[in-house]
Amino acid sequence: MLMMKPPTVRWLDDREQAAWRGYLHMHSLLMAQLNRNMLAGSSMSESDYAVLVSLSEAPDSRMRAFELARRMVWEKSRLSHQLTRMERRGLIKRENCPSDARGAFVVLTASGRAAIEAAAPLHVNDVRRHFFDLLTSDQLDSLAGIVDAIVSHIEPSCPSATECEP
Amino acid sequence: MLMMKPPTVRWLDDREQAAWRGYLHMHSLLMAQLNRNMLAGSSMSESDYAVLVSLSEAPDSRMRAFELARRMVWEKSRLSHQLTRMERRGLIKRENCPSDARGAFVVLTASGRAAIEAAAPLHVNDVRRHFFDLLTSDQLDSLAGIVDAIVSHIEPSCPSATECEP
DNA sequence: AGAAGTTCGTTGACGTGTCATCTATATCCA
DNA sequence: TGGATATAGATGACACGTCAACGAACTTCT
Repeated sequence: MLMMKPPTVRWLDDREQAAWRGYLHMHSLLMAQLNRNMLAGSSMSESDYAVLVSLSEAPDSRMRAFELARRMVWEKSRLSHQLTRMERRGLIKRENCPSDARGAFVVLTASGRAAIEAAAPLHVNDVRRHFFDLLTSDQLDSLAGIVDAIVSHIEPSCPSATECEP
Repeated sequence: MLMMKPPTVRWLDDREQAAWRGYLHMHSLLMAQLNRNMLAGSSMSESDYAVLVSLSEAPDSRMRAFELARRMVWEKSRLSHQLTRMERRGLIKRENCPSDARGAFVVLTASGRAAIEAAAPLHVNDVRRHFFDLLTSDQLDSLAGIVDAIVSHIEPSCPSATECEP
């Protein structure tokens, strides 16, 4: 055997193991639920929704593709595929960027705007029902702390996240 | 339009919105990181790993497919596809069930066991590095509470299917 | 026994995500 | 100026997940 095992492995104790598995379990249940309801209520996926939200918040309902990808922490190819599908359904359209000939603007169409405006209240209610309504204010604070700890650890070393120090 | 908008939508306030987006952001960063490392270290996906973990913990390293699906909260078709791919790579094999002719046992192969034993320490260290090492004991407790609140709300009402309105 | 319904597992179609690769343009620097 | 390099985005191949439909075997009820 050429490969050494790492000399020290601190296995997860019961509490940690339960927490980790619980967390994964929670996430998959929660997302499955939200996705199902979103799909049932508006024939949109969470991904569609996320793109439409970002676009609808942008000035002029338009954004450069790379900017969109950076905001959502998506691979550019993932975004490209997603945009192709959404364009086919008329939710967004692409336009050339005059100042950078490589670039593309992604623009919300009227029907895209209608779609998100119809979906948003349902989705927000759903997030409330399955998430915020179930948590105390303390839990919410604590969650924010957890998120911050994890994100600020991974983010700096991640190439495509927000701002990265060289 | 036939559909009424919900009469009352309590939009998310800033704190809630930040918490929700932060949570989604954290999860995608974390999983991307773990997945990348897992794939780099052992040419396995998280799904492969999850299946192998369950199997390796089962008596005789074998389990009925439906039992596996139930444990992991996977659709049976998802499991079936996954098993097909894993069988092709020699990580598991399927065997007939003598007591129920419809059924199938999923069995860990020697090479499947070798794969998980090689991957586990790396993975555990990774989960530690990017998760547990960053959290205080209080945060861990709090997380457990959050998980419990969410899971126990979704779990009983929706076993695996459609919308569940009161 | 036999019709009706249930459960186990597979399959095919299709939407989605990742990786490697390709193009065209932009930028940097000798 | 021009060659190296970086960046924007698209694409094709393939892994993955979901849904609907299916066959086959088990269960239940009369």
